[in-house]
Amino acid sequence: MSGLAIGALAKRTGLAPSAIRYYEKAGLLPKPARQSGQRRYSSETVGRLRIVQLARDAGFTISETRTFLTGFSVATPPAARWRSLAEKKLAEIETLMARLAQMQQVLNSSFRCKCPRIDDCARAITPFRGLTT
Amino acid sequence: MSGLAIGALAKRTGLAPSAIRYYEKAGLLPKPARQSGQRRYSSETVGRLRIVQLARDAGFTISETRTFLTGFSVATPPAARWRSLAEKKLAEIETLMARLAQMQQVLNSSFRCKCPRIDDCARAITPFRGLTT
DNA sequence: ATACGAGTTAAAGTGCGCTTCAAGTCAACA
DNA sequence: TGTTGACTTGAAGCGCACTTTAACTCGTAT
Repeated sequence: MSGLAIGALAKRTGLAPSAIRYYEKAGLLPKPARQSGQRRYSSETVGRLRIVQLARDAGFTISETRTFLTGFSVATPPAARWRSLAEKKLAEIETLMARLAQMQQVLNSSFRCKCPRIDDCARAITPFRGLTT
Repeated sequence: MSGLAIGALAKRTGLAPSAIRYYEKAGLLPKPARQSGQRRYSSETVGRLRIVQLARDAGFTISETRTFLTGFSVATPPAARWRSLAEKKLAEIETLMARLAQMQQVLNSSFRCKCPRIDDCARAITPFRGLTT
């Protein structure tokens, strides 16, 4: 009666129960109430897990996600600390985007490539490396 | 006299010798000639390793990179097979880009967010999930 | 009473992409 | 001759993000 069991939460979020327990251990989720030993979650947890999924999908590590989350949850948010964190992450995201854009170029240009041997392409591709490093 | 030793190849490519051996085992590099037991590489290998690095940097797995490479190196390239691979990867890249864009939104909107509790933000974020799935 | 389904735990296993280690071989140089 | 230094091998280790396993406890339905 008092909240979601782990299985129900798992279904609502699409996560495995084991993953939810793992997130708890990792400090991404507060320790939930217990009913005769079993975890009971409030529906708010669904929202929190959505953020976790979003961060995960975007390539955040668990520990980055933790900082992300606790950066938010501090009672009187030290806005500056959180800000710089977000800025740092935004910069990382831009780098990643640039890499992806580069890869798109490589893949797209490969459609036009008629080289019979890969090594000729290697030479064609090489110039891009400067951007990557 | 007849080719690069593994250490020399490592220096030219910036890869560790162990990584080069690993790539060989993984089928990304043809088995090189040997001189009294030691691997000897032609300078062409440098180009091939550049492609491997590029693919790696762009997030290709080893086995994707292998397909990528063998897709190229077939004498009469089965262009269609290669094409579909590249298209599949391009689609993956677009998905990833969308996720990153989403994450940027989350981070940017967090600058404006005054929520004392994360779960209110969770609700703000939720609508984005539709794009991600 | 007992069997079932869902939950609990700690610990070990998985897959990726390497690196590190231990023990050995080899050519060259003093 | 012996001692570097670069190479060889298979096997084990690592960090991440989980999953799987084994042995156990619940509340409920039959």
